[in-house]
Amino acid sequence: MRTEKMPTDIRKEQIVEAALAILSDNAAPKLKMTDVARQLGLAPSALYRHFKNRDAMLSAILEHIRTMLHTNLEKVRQQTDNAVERLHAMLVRHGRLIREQQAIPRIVFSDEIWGQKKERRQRMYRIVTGYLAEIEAIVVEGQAKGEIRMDVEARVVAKIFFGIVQPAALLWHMSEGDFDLEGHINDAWTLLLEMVVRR
Amino acid sequence: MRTEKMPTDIRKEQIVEAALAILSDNAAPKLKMTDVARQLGLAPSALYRHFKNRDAMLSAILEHIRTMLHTNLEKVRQQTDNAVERLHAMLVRHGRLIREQQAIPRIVFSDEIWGQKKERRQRMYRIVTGYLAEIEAIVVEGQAKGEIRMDVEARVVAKIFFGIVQPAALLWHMSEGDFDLEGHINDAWTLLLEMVVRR
DNA sequence: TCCTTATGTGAATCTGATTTCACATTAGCT
DNA sequence: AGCTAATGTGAAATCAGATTCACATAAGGA
Repeated sequence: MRTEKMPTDIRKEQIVEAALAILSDNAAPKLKMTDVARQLGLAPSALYRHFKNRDAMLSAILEHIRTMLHTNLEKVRQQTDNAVERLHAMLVRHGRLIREQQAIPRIVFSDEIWGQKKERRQRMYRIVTGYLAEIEAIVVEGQAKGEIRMDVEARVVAKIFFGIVQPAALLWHMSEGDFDLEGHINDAWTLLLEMVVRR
Repeated sequence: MRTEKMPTDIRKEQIVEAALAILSDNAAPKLKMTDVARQLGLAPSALYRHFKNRDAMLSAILEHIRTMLHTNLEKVRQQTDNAVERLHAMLVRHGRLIREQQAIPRIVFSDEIWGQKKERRQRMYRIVTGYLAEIEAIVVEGQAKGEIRMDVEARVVAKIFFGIVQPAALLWHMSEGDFDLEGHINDAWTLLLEMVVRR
C-alpha cells in the first residue's frame, strides 16, 4: 500500500472521516487508534503527528459531527421557506443520516462521551441543545407566519422531533437494519403534522 | 472492612446491584471489575466465584434491568384500569427511573451493548421491543374499551412514548441533572394526551 | 466437632490498547 | 539541486484492566 505524505490539515480531515467510517461499520465496538490508522494505510504512530492523542482526535470528530448536523439544517432552510415542509425535510434527511452515518448515534451514546471528561459531555450537550434550538427556531418562524399553530410551544415540538429521530436511530441500530426506519418516520410525521398544524 | 462469605445467589444479587449503583454514579465511565469489587469490599478475584467473567456479569445486569422495567409496568397495570391513566403513570414512573437509575440508559447506550457480541445487542433489542410491546398492549386495550381513539396505531403511540422518555434520559444525563425532566414530561404528556384521545 | 466445599484473597499473568522515540523519507521552498 | 521541516515508520515502553491460580478461611452438613 502506497502511503503518501499529506499536509496535516488534509490528513486531519481524512482521519476524522476514517474514524466515522469505522464507527458506521456495525462491526466496530470501540474506536481504536490502530483501526483508524489501518483504514488509511498508516502506522498508528502516524496519527500522533496530527493529533496530540486519542482524545484530541475524538474532539475533532465531535466537531465534525456538529458541522454535519448544522449543514444539514442549512440545506433544509434553503430548500423551502415553509416551516412545516422544513420539519418534514429534516425528518427525512435525518432518516438518511441514520442509515448512512451510524457513527453519529454511536458517538453520542458512547462511553467516550460519558466517560471521564466532564468537559466532553458538556460539549456534546451543547451540540445537541444547539441543534434543538435550531429546530425550535424553525417552529417559531413558522408560528410567526401562521404556518404552525400558536398554542404548542416551539420548545416542545423540537423535543418531540428529537424524540422521533433518536429512538429511531437506536432501534435501527440495535436491530441491525431490521427496524422499519422509514415506516417509523412516516408514522411519526403523520402525528407530528396533526399536532403542529391542526387545532 | 469486614467481608463475610455469602452464598452465591445472594452475592450475585449484590454484585448486580453494586454494578448498577456504580453506573448510576455520574462519575463512572465504564464498568470496571475492580470498582464493582471495591463497592462490595471484595477483591476483584472474588467476583469470579460468582460470574464466569465480566461478560456473564453484564448479562445478569441486563436481566436485572429487564425485570425492573417489567415490574414497573406490572405495578402500573394494577394501579389503574384506564389506559390513558396507565400511560401517564408510566411516564411519571419513568421519570423517576431516569432520576434514580441512571444506570439503565447508561447500559442501554454503552459500548458493552454495541461492542463485539452481536448476541448481546439482540438481547437488548428484545428487551426494548418487549417493553414497547407491553406499552402497545396498554394502548390496544384502551382502544378496545374506547378510551383511546381508534385511528392512531397503537404501535406508533408506543414509539412516541419511547420517544418522550428516551431523549429525556439522554438530555438529563448529559446536562448532569440540569435539564428540566419533569417539565419535559409534562409538556410531552399534554401533547400525547391530545394525540391519543382527541380526534 | 470435624470435613468438605464454597467463598475470598493477593500476587502474578495475560491481553489489548495507547503512546513515545529514534530514525527514515518526502514535500516543498530557495 | 540542496536544505529543512513536516510527515511517516517500527519497535519498544507503558498502562489499564481482566483473568488465573495457589493458598486461606469460614459455613454448614454429617
